[in-house]
Amino acid sequence: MQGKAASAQTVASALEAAIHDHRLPPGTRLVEDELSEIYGVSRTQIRAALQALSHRRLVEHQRNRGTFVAQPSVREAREVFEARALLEPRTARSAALRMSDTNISALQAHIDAEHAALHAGQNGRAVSLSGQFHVEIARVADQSTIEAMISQLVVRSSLIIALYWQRRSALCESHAHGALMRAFVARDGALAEELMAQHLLDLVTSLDLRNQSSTPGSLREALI
Amino acid sequence: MQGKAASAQTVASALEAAIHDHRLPPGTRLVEDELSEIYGVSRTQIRAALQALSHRRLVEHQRNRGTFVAQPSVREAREVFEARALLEPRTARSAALRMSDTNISALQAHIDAEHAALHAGQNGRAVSLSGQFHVEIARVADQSTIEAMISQLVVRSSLIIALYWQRRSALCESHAHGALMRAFVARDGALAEELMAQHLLDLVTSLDLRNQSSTPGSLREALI
DNA sequence: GCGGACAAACTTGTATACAATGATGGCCAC
DNA sequence: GTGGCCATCATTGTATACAAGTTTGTCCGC
Repeated sequence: MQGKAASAQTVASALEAAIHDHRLPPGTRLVEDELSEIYGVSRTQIRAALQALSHRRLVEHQRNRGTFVAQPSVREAREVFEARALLEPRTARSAALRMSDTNISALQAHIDAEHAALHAGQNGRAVSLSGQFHVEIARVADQSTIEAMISQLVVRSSLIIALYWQRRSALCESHAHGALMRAFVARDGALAEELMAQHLLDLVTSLDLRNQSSTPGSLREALI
Repeated sequence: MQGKAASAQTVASALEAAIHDHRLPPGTRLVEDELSEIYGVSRTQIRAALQALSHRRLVEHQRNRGTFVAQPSVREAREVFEARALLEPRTARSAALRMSDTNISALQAHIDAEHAALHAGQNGRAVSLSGQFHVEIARVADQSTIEAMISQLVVRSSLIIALYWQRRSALCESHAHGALMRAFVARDGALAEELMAQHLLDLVTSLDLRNQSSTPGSLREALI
């Protein structure tokens, strides 16, 4: 329908968005023929898209078995947030120092959209927007390489949240992002760095990362 | 010859090694039919391999034109080393604290191999081994997610070195890695972190990153 | 009824044929 | 001789057909 050209890229983006939004939960099987039918492109394109997602660790490909939405292990979850803890605080600092008024409006719009989604009961969408907020910060910092890394980590974090989120801690997010916004408005790099570091720590502690042997055990766990 | 199974992965690894070793200089065109002949696999596998390398930013794919070994711009070069500066020092600290005697021997063997390659005039191979040293450190730190990121950044750094290295600064590398080893032997995390940070700074300053409009200008530059 | 072997269906793996695109070189008009 | 146009060639893009593997279901012997 749209340009037939970069169809693999289009499919990959659509699938990535669906994963980020929690419309495709971890473990979902992605059958090539079905996707081919759904998106109206040949299996060649679907395979290319799945390969791209596999490189980003968003899906896991099992030879001759199929492709499944990834189920990050507890260990992988910790590692993803450790990586974010190394990358994001300093990036937030750089961003604070380069922040323009236009950037601030855009970020604020993001927060507003996140709240709207949350109040509309679209939790997955809210998580997705909340993650995108972090990517936008990297974009403001004008570091496209780091931005690409953070983008990947953020989507993986979305999978981690889908798996390990404990519901009792509700919407602490909004507070953290609001506080960050104030640091950005004040162009306070040091504060932004510290707030981001704390925000990531809070995120990890809001997860339930006791060893549950995740991937191979999800079935066994579920059935006791 | 070897297992026919994961041939795309095999080809990708072979090409990545060649790029890392400077046997395939930046800008080299990679023709699918040629590679298909060389490795004795079908174009399907070659394309999958090239797609993988493209995701790692080691090659650049131009639609309908072909695939070329990447030529990182000056800007990208700076970004890569900024990312490394965020990831590697703290990783070196963790590694120092987890370092076993076995790890130390393995790292020392790496340094020795690097020296051997250097003295044998295999500069590219030396650069490659020198980069691998950094990856090994991340492995000791037991952070596979960060290790994967550093691995990618290291190979991209190899391309950057191929493009922007100024020969007058010769083998400062060995010194830096030797100093790091001493910090590891002493299990001195703080020192390792500081040495790594300095090492990366030294690396950047040993490059000639004045704006040369890299990618599109290499021809014009060469012919003045 | 239970377990194991076999067969069918479904899904993925791979190669290849063909289409489409872009580069190259020659030709002709001026 | 120079510039633009056209034909040819080399190379990549894409779909599809077929092979190979895995899962599922059935049947039979015990």
